[in-house]
Amino acid sequence: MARVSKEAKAQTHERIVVRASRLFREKGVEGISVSDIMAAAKLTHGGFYRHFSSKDELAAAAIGRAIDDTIRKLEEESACLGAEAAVAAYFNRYLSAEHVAAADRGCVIAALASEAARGVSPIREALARGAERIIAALARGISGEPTESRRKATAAFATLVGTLLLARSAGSRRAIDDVLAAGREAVELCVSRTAP
Amino acid sequence: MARVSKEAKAQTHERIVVRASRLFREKGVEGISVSDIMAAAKLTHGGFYRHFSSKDELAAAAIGRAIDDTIRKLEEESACLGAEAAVAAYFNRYLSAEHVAAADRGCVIAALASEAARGVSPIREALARGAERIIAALARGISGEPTESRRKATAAFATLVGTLLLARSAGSRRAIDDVLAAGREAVELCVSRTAP
DNA sequence: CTTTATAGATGATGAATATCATCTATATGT
DNA sequence: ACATATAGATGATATTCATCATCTATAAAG
Repeated sequence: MARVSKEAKAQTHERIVVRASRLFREKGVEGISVSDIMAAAKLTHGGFYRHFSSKDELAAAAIGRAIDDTIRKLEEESACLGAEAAVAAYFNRYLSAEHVAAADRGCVIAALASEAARGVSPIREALARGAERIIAALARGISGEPTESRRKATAAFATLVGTLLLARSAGSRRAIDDVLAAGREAVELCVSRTAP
Repeated sequence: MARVSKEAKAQTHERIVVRASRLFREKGVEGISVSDIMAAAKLTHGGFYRHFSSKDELAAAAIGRAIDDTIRKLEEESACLGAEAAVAAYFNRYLSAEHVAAADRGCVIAALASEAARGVSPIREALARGAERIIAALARGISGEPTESRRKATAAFATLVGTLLLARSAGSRRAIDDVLAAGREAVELCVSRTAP
């Protein structure tokens, strides 16, 4: 149990980030310990600081990774379905019952937003950059001149995040569906106004 | 330093809830300790369990209290300005730079949403009930037949929450203003469609 | 006035948990 | 092959925190 090859280290690093990315979304950054994350990556806690200088730094990396995944999927779909259809598919996935239930696989902004709204930290900055990137990616699939499509994308994304959070806190299946339905309508309005 | 009158106890209780309500919104439920809350209420930690059976129970009470304050203000304005104007004022206050900056005085749903989206707890339930109450109150100031105005209120509130969270995580003053502006437009759309 | 129940203070307790120190086996550079 | 730098394991350490036990002064009940 000791020194491993360069690729092995890279794989380990990757495994830690991927597991952390899921666990943070599921339990919150404060809701999961470094030990538990390392255990989930099949390691003991001691090696952690060979990979990251602090838990916050890992959190920032994990957030970045979750955002990367989101953007990649959006761009893949964009390449094969076209930008508008990709954005529509993103909206549908975002406001689905599955997304409400599977926070660990879902939007990291929604998962950590209120936790990260407080104070300055690598976490807040990583989330801000992430939101920025998602909005820019969405804007590419929304009609209007640049400033306008950007504003629409911002509004739509805010509506998505708020709707998801409201749905997650709702108690019954029925309440969840109502919130999601209202959110879907609102998002549609955000992007469709002043159509081409 | 010991047994106090009934009114004194009630005042103490009140003081704890009010301080907690602010501190939880500012730092998150996990971000502030029972001791610190009691200290803020000018008490030591020991007496806490004479008032609440757990930290979660206090959190639920504090959330309920924050919601009460919101609803009261909305209804007061409704009584003197009319329901529609009160809702408009609520929107403006919600999407103001002041609200972005003063989380401890602001919307408790936005402050605790992602923290509470996980698992079942008194906290999640209190937030769900709170959102329900705010949406119902807003609906009264939004046009349309009941089902429709309720749907509009739900969409508008989701948009408010998402916009505020995005604005709070944004870094620069400029970015905050952009997000708020986009949110204001979107909220307007949510409620104005199919006007009377 | 006497008794008793209790609000709040003081001070454990035990569980987490972030981070550091040290050890060791081995991959890498020579 | 040899030396050495290091990934990861083991095991502190020092905090922090929710909750409980106990004490005491006093409000309320009789």
